[in-house]
Amino acid sequence: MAENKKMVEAITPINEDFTQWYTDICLKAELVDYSTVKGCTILRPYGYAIWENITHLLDARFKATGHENVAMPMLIPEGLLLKEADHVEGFAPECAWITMGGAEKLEERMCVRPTSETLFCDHWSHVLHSYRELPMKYNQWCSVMRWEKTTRPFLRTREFWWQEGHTIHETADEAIAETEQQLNTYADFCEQQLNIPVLKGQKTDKEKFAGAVATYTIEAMMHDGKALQSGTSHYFGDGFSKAFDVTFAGRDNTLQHPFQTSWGMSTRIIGAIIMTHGDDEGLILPPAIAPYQVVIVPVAAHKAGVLEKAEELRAALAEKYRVKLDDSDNSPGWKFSQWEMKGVPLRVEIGPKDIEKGQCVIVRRDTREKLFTPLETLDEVIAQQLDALGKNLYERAKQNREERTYTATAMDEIIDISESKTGYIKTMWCGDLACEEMMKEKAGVSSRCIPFVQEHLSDTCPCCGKPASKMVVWGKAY
RNA sequence: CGGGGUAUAGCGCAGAUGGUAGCGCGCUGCGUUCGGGACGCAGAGGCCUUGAGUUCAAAUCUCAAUACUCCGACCA
Repeated sequence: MAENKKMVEAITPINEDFTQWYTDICLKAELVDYSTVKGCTILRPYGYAIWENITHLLDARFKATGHENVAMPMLIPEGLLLKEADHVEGFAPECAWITMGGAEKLEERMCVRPTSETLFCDHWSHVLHSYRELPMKYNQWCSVMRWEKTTRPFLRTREFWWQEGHTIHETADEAIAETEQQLNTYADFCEQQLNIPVLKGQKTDKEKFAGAVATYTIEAMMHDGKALQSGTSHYFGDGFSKAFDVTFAGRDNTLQHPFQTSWGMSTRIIGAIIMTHGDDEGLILPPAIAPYQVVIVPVAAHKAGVLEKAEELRAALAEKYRVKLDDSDNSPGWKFSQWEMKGVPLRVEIGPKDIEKGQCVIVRRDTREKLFTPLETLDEVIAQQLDALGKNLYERAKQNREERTYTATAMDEIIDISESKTGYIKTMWCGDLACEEMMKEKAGVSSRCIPFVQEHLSDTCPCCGKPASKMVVWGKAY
């Protein structure tokens, strides 16, 4: 009977307690497990498979735009880190330090990389000679460590996996163009492949990366209206290259400093996928990165011919899609719930009745709509439905963002919105740090970005009343 | 790092007033089932987070530590 069915692995309803829902999904969809190492989580096979798909897609994009992969040491001697003042100030508080080598105390302690700008600069100072060698466009896939105080799967762990791109260029214009190009790469990847709409813009000075001249960001809005910075791209000018004495002989044979960029996307993006698309049944994965795009569930698998037919379908579909045939002993109902929890975009059910009729049932994860599909057209219907599902995820997320985006021109209006709703608040801003801090104090929101696409909402800053020409998007962030 | 909460089997929990452990799920085996989280029978599984106290006796009381978790601050 339904009422005494043990709802194994049931998750917290999304609208009851969003953070608990999120944690439930991370654990019950078997993406991560907590580690006995404080502050660290383990990426389990299913979670890692998502990250692998992300890395493959991004890596191909980076290579297509002329970037090369490298591997740097994971340790940074303190002396290197100290060379760029703003950078140290930003990162030193969250560095993990190595002070012993075996039984010997080190002459100079080393930190586990929190990011690798300093290592790249040090390397470039050795290998760069001439403008002919520029640009150098490097990327590395690695993990980094930041001594965070609290742990949330994907969103905040001491060690996390990412890629960090680092480039140097002959001119500032080229470096700025690189920064923009990479931000656009992230934005396009999010929108086209993760089906997450993003807002592109520039970070305020308060929010920008330690040591950067300018930081650009893509901001995504989660189901609950909070923002998540999903990718970032920095322009450094020649600050680091001066600090690290990176020089080259220019076209006019004078010694010059190159202009630098860096950009990164991390496993945090998996948190964005979960919190943007998931629902009460669990995860919903964008087809482009789902470990399995299709799961085949045989019904009455013990009956003659069913498993064979299911395997036949699997083999045929596997030529084009990532497919899983679940031939375990669990009941069909259990499998339905399990794979919904894990967010597989499409489920194909095949049983004796279907085989008789030469059809199967396709069930969409996002709408749970059932489509009785003749086997001859299965391939094209799957392609069509995967595509439609991705588009639907994007549209749903976009609609949520639109519904949760508010405009305000006065402080009391801002406070009223921030107390009653969660989402983006668009306002004008005079550019003063004091007003940005006041927004945090009075309304509890931080600036997410100064969007590239600007609107003129009013003439004055709602905080101080002085003339304001920039529009800023504010919000609560993960 | 500040404020709350939690710590007993793999997971979720029960274990008033102290007497050294139990339930559900899961797991293993066999059988019956199979179109939305199946069922029967038989099993395996616990230094009650750690360390000090109080006591004849501590999962239970006291103190401390550690970890996890939620809410802030900080970050990708």
